Amino acid sequence: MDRNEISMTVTKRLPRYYRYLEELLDNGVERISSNELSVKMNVTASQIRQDLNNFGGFGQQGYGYNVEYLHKEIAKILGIDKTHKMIIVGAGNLGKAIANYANFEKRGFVVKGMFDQNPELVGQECRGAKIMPMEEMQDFIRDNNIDILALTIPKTSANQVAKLAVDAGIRGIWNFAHMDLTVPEGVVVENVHLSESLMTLSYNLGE
Amino acid sequence: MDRNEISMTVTKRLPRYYRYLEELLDNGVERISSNELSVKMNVTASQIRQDLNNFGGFGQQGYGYNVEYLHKEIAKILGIDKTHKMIIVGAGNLGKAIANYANFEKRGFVVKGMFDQNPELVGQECRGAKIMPMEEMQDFIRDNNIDILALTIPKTSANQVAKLAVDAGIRGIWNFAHMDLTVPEGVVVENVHLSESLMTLSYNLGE
DNA sequence: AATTTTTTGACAATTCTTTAACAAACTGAT
DNA sequence: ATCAGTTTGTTAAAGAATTGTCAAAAAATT
Repeated sequence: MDRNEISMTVTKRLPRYYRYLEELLDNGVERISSNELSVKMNVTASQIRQDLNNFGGFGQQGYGYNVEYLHKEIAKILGIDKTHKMIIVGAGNLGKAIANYANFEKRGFVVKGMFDQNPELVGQECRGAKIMPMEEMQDFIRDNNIDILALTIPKTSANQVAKLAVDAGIRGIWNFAHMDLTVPEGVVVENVHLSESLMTLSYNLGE
Repeated sequence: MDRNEISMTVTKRLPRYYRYLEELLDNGVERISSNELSVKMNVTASQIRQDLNNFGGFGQQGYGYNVEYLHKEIAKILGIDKTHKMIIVGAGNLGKAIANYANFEKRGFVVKGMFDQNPELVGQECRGAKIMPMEEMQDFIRDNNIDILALTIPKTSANQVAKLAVDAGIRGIWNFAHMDLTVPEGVVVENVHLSESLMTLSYNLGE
């Protein structure tokens, strides 16, 4: 099946499958049926089988799914079998939190550098990533073949920075700014809108 | 319409409406039609009208929607017209980032305290919120009528802390730990799984 | 005051998603 | 080797969500 025809509802679930498979792998579980997994994950077995079959037949009748194999295959589908080079723009607490989270590296996301307009932060280091002035961003992207921009700055300058980054070759933006970015066709934006998430929590707290 | 019958697909969109209305309000826009808004937000006008009508008829034929009124009504629906008291457990960079983000307060989310097991952090302050030792969490929740727990600690102890907090009276958990929490019926969990979000970005970067 | 234009709220039609069901294929025990 | 028991991949049915349409209502214009 063509990747473009696979719906977002399905693809959004893949990382969660990956997480559960990793846990099984860590616990030394060799095989698992869609039914067992469905109980653990609190979804229907049918959905699991349907989802996975969008990408190919990874299981075997009477046996189930081989955990290690499926884990590896989902990694390939997600593109985390390869290394992604990332920069973080905005070296505040949020930017630092991302830089310091070691597990991203395990998944192939390597922070190559950080940028901030605050001169006091420039020169500092965060888990091996130097904090540089904004003016150097574009050259750094070009010289180091950076794929992904993590954008952890206030919304006022987010679009402007995004534009510069895209012009320099960035293909994916992980956007923490509280706004929707405007980017050219072909550039991928993944939003993390924390305030919206918190409002959803508030809504669900109900009357 | 009964709030429980409104689907999550709809409720998840409310905060985004709220954000756009706020922007309009800031720009002094008095009224807006579903059609104009649909262009700005890149959704169909039909969806906007349908979504809003789940909660009541806020518009008027021939006029559209009054921005200020609708903004206020959505705030009520989201429950952000009232104050929510929050604590943050985990005073690392992520916890600090949340504590320092001033706009949450504007939406009625007030950070009353922070907790961490690291004795070096205890005693520090973050935008008026003291960092306290974990042992004091339960009493603090009870004494201060805390609604919401923001959980920014590693997954190893997340469930354990969540249980203690729920026992002390917490009703909503904003979960940043990279795992699914197990909580009793009636407790609301809103997940922010950053690593899954990053994997989604990676997937969408494609081949 | 009458007429045209705008725009909602509701409903119907369509599209998308999820769940159920089952034949075919494999495992594992005998 | 055979046979009972599992479990997948696939197809069909059911259920949700989204979009299109239009009468009715209000605003704006003449």
